[in-house]
Amino acid sequence: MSRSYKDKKVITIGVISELTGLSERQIRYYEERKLIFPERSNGGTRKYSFDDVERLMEIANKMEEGMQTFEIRKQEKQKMKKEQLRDEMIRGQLNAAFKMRK
Amino acid sequence: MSRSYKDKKVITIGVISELTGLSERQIRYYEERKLIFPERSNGGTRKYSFDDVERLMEIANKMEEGMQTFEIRKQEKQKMKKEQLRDEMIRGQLNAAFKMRK
DNA sequence: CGTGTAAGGAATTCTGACACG
DNA sequence: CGTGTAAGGAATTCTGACACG
Repeated sequence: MSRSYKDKKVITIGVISELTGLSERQIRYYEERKLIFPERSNGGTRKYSFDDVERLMEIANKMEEGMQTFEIRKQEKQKMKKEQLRDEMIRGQLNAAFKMRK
Repeated sequence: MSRSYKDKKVITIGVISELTGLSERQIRYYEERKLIFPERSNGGTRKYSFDDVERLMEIANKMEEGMQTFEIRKQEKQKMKKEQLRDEMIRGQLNAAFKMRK
């Protein structure tokens, strides 16, 4: 419920550019490098979410620090893997606890 | 902080139309009747918030019930007045309580 | 590699008006 | 009153390419 807004892809690239301070060129390029994943309207115009705004801000910071796009992408992957592992562990422990009760 | 997204005017009329199911014509008309207040880009395109989406849904419901735009506007005004009064009362009581303590 | 830019075209939005009821 | 629609123009976005470094 509270995520419904942050995740909804409804914002146009011009507005995203204003919100993030990045050029449209940069934003499209980060998509090409698989750092960001906008949806498309029927006509083909890109649509972003507030979550994407936040992600772009992080990307911008890392770029300023001299990081390269592929490094950022790798870092993201690592983070996702860790989160997945953590979730699996939690699920596993819940499962074990559940079995013990019967 | 949690309002920062709902209030931000970033959505284009086409998307608003999709989200609400209303035609662009209807959305512009409700603005003309002072029921909704989008911002504008430099170029003049309207920009709406998620809050506006919710407001438009309510308007749509009332229209379906046969209510007229001026009635809806009047109702809104009443609601705002009530809320204002309530806030003033709370503030007044807080003030009174505060004075008593000194 | 990351970004700017000019180019041409397509999608999107805008306004004012006419129509219907 | 509330909404659809065709009309013409302007703002917005899109892609592929060249440039620089």
